[in-house]
Amino acid sequence: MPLDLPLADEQPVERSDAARNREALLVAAQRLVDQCGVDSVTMDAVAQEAGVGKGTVFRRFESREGLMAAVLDRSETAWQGAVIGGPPPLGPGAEPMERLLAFGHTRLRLNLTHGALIRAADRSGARSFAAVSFAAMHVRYLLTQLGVTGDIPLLATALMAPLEVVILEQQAGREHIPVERIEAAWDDLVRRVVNG
Amino acid sequence: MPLDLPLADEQPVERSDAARNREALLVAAQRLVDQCGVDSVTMDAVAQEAGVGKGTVFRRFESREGLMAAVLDRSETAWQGAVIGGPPPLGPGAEPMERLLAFGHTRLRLNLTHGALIRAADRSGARSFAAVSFAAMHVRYLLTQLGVTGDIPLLATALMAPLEVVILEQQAGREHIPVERIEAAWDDLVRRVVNG
DNA sequence: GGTGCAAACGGACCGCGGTCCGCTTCTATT
DNA sequence: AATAGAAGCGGACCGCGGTCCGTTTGCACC
Repeated sequence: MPLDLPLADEQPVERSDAARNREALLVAAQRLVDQCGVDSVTMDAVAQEAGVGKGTVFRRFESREGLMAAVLDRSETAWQGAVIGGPPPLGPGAEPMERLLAFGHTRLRLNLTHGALIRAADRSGARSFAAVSFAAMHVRYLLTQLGVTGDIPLLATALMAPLEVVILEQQAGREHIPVERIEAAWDDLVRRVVNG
Repeated sequence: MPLDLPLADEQPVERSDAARNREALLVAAQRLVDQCGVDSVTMDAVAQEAGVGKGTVFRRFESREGLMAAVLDRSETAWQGAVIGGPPPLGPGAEPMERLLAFGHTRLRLNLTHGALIRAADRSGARSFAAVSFAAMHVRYLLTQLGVTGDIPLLATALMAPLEVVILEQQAGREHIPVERIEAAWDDLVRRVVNG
């Protein structure tokens, strides 16, 4: 009678070898990324480094995009933690405007640092639902706190759009605009939107 | 004495067969794109459709990205013409604010319509210098006309960022936000930035 | 320990973008 | 018309992401 106990939140439970491989793959991928740069990491290389077959990599992570997203998740989670419960001005405790500016600055730097990884984790152009919506929620919340009226969700998007990797790499990379100036311009944008 | 005449603007002049092939390839690519959608157009297919070898495609257009950019160029050029010399409110003759709003609306629709093509023409994330800078120049010009003060180039970027394909496809596609609402939100953003 | 079977594994295989290089064609010059 | 050599051509070939399927492994129950 192979009956699984009818626990409410039935999630299939990963087999032990599967879990071991997942971890090995993440470690391998992380190492290769650090070593050779995102763009020259191949799926075969990751598989070999982890000592598993290529099929296993795709079974675990669906696609290259998925694997990179998993690697990215580490730092992204840390940042989200800092936003939710870290020290001010990014975390709670500071004035909403201060928090919003801190949000922008840290997000900007992060997107610039992890640009290649983010792009690799997000080839389709649509950032993973979770990642995007977390930031969106936060900005909406802060805008509300600031007493902004209007279409808050779309205003939030408008504020975050200039922080997208595509834009930042155009500015910092192609046009050689210093980061401080980009930050300052974003601050200005925020003030105009909030006060306007 | 194989001396080329020392004309000032010496550009090598394309050989006749090369020119013929370029045209054939563009036509073939255009047809295949219209027929099957950008994403399922392969370089081999384009080569075959145009009746040339694969190598020729890459010789002419460098890469898939380059070919798609060339295809895209047709409609893009038309739009640029309308901005520079078309009828108001998009073209000259209307008030700057009116022109700016018209700019945003047409750009928004265009980016939504040609989203797949634009993404294919621009895999790297950095839109071709020419395309981006034309729009940027125009917005900067209008902002100046409107008497906006501050970091005009970066304010212009901030206004155009929410019109990027990545953002629009997230909103219209994943979040099912109606285009009219996106337009309205952009108008609001513009007013805040201009008045703020 | 044995047994049944779902889950996981791995590597051969495929299609596509992109390169390479020996062969062909155009054109300038006589 | 003949000629030379640069420009163009084409298709075999490569590496990578992704799939498929026959084989192996872990686990629950006996």
